[in-house]
Amino acid sequence: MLQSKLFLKPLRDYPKDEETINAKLLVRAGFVEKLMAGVYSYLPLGLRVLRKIEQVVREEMDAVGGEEVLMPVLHPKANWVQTGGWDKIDVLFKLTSRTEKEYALGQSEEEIVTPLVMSRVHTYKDLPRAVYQIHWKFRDELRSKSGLLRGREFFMKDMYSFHENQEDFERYYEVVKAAYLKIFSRLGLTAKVTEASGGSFSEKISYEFMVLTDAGEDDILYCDACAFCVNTEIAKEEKTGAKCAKCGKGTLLKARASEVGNVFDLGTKYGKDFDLTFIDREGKKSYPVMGCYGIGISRLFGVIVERSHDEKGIIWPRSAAPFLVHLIELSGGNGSEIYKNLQAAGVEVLYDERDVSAGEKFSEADLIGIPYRVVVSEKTGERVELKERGKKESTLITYEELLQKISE
RNA sequence: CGGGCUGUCGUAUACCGGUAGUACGCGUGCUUUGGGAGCACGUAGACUGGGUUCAAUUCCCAGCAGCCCGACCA
Repeated sequence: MLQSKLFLKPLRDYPKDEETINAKLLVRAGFVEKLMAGVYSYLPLGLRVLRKIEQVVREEMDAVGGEEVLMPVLHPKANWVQTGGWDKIDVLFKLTSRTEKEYALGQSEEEIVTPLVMSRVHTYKDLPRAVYQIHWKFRDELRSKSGLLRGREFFMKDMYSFHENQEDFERYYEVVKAAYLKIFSRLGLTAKVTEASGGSFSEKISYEFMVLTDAGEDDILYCDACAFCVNTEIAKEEKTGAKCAKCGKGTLLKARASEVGNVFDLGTKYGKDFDLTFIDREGKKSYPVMGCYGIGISRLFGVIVERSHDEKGIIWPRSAAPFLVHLIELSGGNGSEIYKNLQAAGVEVLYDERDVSAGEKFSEADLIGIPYRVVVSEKTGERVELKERGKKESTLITYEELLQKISE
């Protein structure tokens, strides 16, 4: 992509109405633009990042047998009345049409996916099933904050699994938990798994995937030696500084974190609410055991920025970067050939061919945070200068060496 | 939803009860070109509604909007 065509370009200053790092950097660098509190437009650069994160999540969901679907955001009131959510869930956005019909905007999708999947499930042979979607969610938060970390409208992957019994659910639960850790790791994040309360509809314990960041909204206690981690909401005996009861070696530390994913054991609640059954191995009617698995894609977007930046701007991991290479042409250099060749080689490249000062190009490149910066100028001659974002040193190399280097 | 703070060119800001200033951006021209260039000229602004006042962008009230703290948060 030519940088001169990027009409939603970086700003000179930080926005005055943003406080958190992710929002300041993302607005200034031209990834997102705020429409209102907790609601952002994704600009060309931001949409690329969103798609990258989405794709990592999609690949891992496909790998555990998830089938992707796309369900409506506009829901009939009846489904929500059926499960009790219409009255109990206070973050549910409710709308009234001009004919006085009432609707809900999806804040989660059990009310829709349960009848959908069970319409094709007749016997235990049709199970297990897992379907997921990557779509917008709406929650009427009293206070929206922290940029992309807590929006009233946000992009989320939500998967729902259906099983013939608890054992099969628990088997799959572990499979998905492992896939989740892989997703966060691919995105350059270290996620801790905590036990948390199951929310208003479930007595069961759920698991939350937390990434340490001061911009988060949860407090967790974790062991510095083993994997033990718990949300302070449900921590009872454990105290900061105490010895870890699980491994006996480590010390418990308290930290601020942001929840980037969760998994819930839904039990048979939704099957019962809709009275949808299948014929089990004994030939009897049975309710499916369900699981629900969420990952906040837009929140991950913000969390990556919170975790990976310096005083000059964002530092994208290549798995989430809008482009792999930022090609910068300075006076006396010609990047058009390299641009064409890189594109032909399938490399995603942003080409800065604008007629602006070198300093401005460098500053914007640091701000945007593309992993590899490649400069061509009078000085580089037949070669190119490669610098990795986040590293100080640069090297003069040939085009062939460049291709080699960036494909590592 | 309770509390606090804030609304001034596109952006970031300054001053002020009586002509609203600066920087950046943007436009034109020339000079520049390896870390947000220089000069010249030009462009563009007081959230909305009431009130006080001879006069309100400024003071007061309300509304709207944003941020922060709290509560809330499948």
